[in-house]
Amino acid sequence: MAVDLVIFTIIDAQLRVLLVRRGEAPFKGAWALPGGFVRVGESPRAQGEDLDAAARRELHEETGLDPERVHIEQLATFGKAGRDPRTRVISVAYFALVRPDLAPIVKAGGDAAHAQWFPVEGLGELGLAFDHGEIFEVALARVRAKLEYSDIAFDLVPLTFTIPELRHVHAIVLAKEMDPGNFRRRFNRMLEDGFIEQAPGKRITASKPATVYRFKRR
Amino acid sequence: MAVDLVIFTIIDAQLRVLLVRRGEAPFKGAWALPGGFVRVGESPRAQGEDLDAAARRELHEETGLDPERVHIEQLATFGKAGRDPRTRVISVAYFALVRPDLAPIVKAGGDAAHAQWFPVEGLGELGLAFDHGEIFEVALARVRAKLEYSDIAFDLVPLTFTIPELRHVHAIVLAKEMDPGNFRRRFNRMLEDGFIEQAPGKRITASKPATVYRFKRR
DNA sequence: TAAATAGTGTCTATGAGACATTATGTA
DNA sequence: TACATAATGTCTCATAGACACTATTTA
Repeated sequence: MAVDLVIFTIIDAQLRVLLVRRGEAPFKGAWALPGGFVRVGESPRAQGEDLDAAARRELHEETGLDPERVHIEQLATFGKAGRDPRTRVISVAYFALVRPDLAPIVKAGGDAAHAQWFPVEGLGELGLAFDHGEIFEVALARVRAKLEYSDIAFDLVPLTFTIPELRHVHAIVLAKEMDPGNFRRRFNRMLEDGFIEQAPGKRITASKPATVYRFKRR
Repeated sequence: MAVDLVIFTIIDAQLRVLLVRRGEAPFKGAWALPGGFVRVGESPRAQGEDLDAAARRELHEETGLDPERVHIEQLATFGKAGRDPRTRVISVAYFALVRPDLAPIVKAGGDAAHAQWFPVEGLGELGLAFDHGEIFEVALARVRAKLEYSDIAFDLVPLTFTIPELRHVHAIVLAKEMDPGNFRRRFNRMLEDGFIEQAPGKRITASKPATVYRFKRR
């Protein structure tokens, strides 16, 4: 019983996923999703950790990040026989979204040769260990779908942000440009609905400064 | 490692879920979702059955239905410590949709006292065993959500159906009346898109007969 | 002929997409 | 002043909701 994590962030205007290099067989030397086994206990009293807790623990172990500051969500469970050549392993996959201002901490803290942020483009040809390529594909599709109808874009942006910055997140994740005017219209509806509020100050850019906002509830 | 099934059908114009009465402790005498343990093997060669295969096997064992003729889909995995008081059990939940013309077979084949179709209304107050109440709630929410943007309505209707019949399925599942004209408009778009085709004959009713259709691809 | 229900048409509001235009800062 | 980009406005089209109306069958 394992958990695997598909951890996304945005670095250099690219959507990226954290991968770790395997140090042992099988798939020694290949890149894989971070993950590990769930701590389970057989006795009625000590049954071990919750699945969600295991996912948050792995997130912390691999990135050093505080799980409270990262969006983490169950994705699906992968349990084909033979997916791990050693023995039967059923893996509950989670996806996580790390705000880009927190991503550098990961690189500084971890072993750069061991863990690395890979752009999602071309990641399919990397030949991930186990069935991790498939898990990644499912995660990417889920994140893209949820971006359209949920709040998760705010988990890929610093605590304060401008409308153009949020629009870039959409463009990067969906790999498709968004119309500035139409995006602003949708954003203004969220503003009216009270999901967002204006933050003090202006974001200084190369030209006209932009209004700064922050996500309200949470 | 277990699988649990939330099996839906429509009987007497009500959305219903198949529950089984537990014959053993814990929760002896309580109603529970059908399910069972996944057959796992430790050896690299014989690792046991796939998760999806386990779900289909359980479906067949509990209902006698051919899994090929039933929509079945992974829902989520429930793994809180203590959810089974005996020992640690992690359960991968699936939901299934049984066409109403197949549902009577289930009742005829099984032990009526052991397995029963319960209307979803008031099922929360039934006090299901384990965390099955929670699993049911998640499944119901998922089915309702998918009804709006996917094909699953066709899995809750006989192979041929009329527009009013399909509309009733929506009304029953969502517990909300649909406007006949507006529903027909959406239906006609699917017809133009080639998802549906007309079937021979007419459905005889108490008044004007209705045109019969069938779902195309699969 | 009355009742019931299948099936059609219309009006309005909302949101998406495409795109033109204005406003306001920096270099 | 030139340039970049934030911010606003407009036109069109697709769809949803509400609802009035017509068509066709049975009792």
